[in-house]
Amino acid sequence: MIKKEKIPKVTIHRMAVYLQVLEDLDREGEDVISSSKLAELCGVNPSQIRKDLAYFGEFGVRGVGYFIKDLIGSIKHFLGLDHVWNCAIVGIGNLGRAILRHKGLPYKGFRIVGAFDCDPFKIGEKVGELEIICTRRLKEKAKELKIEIAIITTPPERAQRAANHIVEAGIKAIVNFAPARISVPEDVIVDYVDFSTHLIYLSFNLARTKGKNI
Amino acid sequence: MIKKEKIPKVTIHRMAVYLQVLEDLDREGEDVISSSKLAELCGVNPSQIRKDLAYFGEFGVRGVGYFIKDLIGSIKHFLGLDHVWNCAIVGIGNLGRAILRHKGLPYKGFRIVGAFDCDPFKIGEKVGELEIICTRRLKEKAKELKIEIAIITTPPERAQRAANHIVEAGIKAIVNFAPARISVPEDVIVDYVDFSTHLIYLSFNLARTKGKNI
DNA sequence: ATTTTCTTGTGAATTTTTTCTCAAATAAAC
DNA sequence: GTTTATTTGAGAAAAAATTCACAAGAAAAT
Repeated sequence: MIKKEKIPKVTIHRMAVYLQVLEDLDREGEDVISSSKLAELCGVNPSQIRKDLAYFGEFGVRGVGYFIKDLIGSIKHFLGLDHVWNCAIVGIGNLGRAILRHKGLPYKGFRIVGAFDCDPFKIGEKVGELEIICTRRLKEKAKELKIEIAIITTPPERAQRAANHIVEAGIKAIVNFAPARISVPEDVIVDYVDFSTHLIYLSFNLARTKGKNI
Repeated sequence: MIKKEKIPKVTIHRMAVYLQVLEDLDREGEDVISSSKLAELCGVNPSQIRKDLAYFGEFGVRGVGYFIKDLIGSIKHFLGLDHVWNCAIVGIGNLGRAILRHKGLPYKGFRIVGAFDCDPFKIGEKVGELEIICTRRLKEKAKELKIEIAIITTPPERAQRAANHIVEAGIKAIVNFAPARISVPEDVIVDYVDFSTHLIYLSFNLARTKGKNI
């Protein structure tokens, strides 16, 4: 169904936004939407939406628009969200705990099945349903719990060590929240999330409009 | 110093990454670095780094490279990070608390000076140094505390209301962690952070390599 | 039935971003 | 002092992403 063509990363990120907005519309009882209305709600150009969708197939009806429920189903399918992904969190600090307690993720198809930390004082402690396990046991537990995605929430200086354990455990996908670059083999996908980066973007824009650094 | 030319958002995000890596190098005692070595550490192309820096001026020495301490100073300056930004968190749930307790932000120039929530049971509660204040008092408190950046960490259905309070308080920059689009006047900058989006990116790639949806 | 009004999907045009290439500048080696 | 090694900065070229423009299909109106 999906073309062999390389799909840009920004397209995937926008798909996630479209999905979010479509699910809201569905909850509000809407049935059909045009690319221009959806574009307005998402803050993008209508042909952007049509081009993005075209990477995956044809989902609309000319003169009508897109049937919301169908489109949600299609998008979920080609994003791999009609499957529950087992995730592990490595590094149980403030952020790790917040993600563990976050109720939205399981609904979206991401189930956190393991909580790992290397601090001996934390091992054995319960966080919600899960007991914190030593990071050294990640390899063994990854098989048992069928972990497919790892989330790094360690301090920056421990991110690389966490990544090494994850790679050794055969996990092929990482979201890294630690403010540090990590190096992993080519077949492991890493996506970085760093909120100071987003604050910096605002800082730059504020400084600029205030004329502080021109 | 900065050219009038529009600077791409991706450039700013990459600058934040360069800064992170440069600060690591500085801590390790390095003095000078070439664009190619820095590029390798950041996982980008060397001319990308030179082009990115060229938006802001000339910082290197031909045949030598970049003096790390100087470059850090320059980048911090033009990103507006030689200034402490006062931030407010709106929505004190798990994520809000994790950000409040996060030690890295003050060091990076972002000081959280206000914690707001609309839940009457939370108001008055202490989180670290701060007392949770009713979101309705944001306008009054924004002036008093000189709040310049607001961080939304409410549930999605309350994000727009939070944004309205923020806009009314005259704050011009928002980081929105809630998985919902918000609409604000043109002169207010919004940056979205949604980690389910990042998990979805991994989901797509994993599903693809596993051949689940082709 | 025919016309009008929508709205998609897609090739073409445009814009933006990235990468290549190389002259100019610097330092080290001889 | 001259040659050789580097490495930046920037113009040119290439690649990628976005937007435009319109034919084709569908429904509503006449």
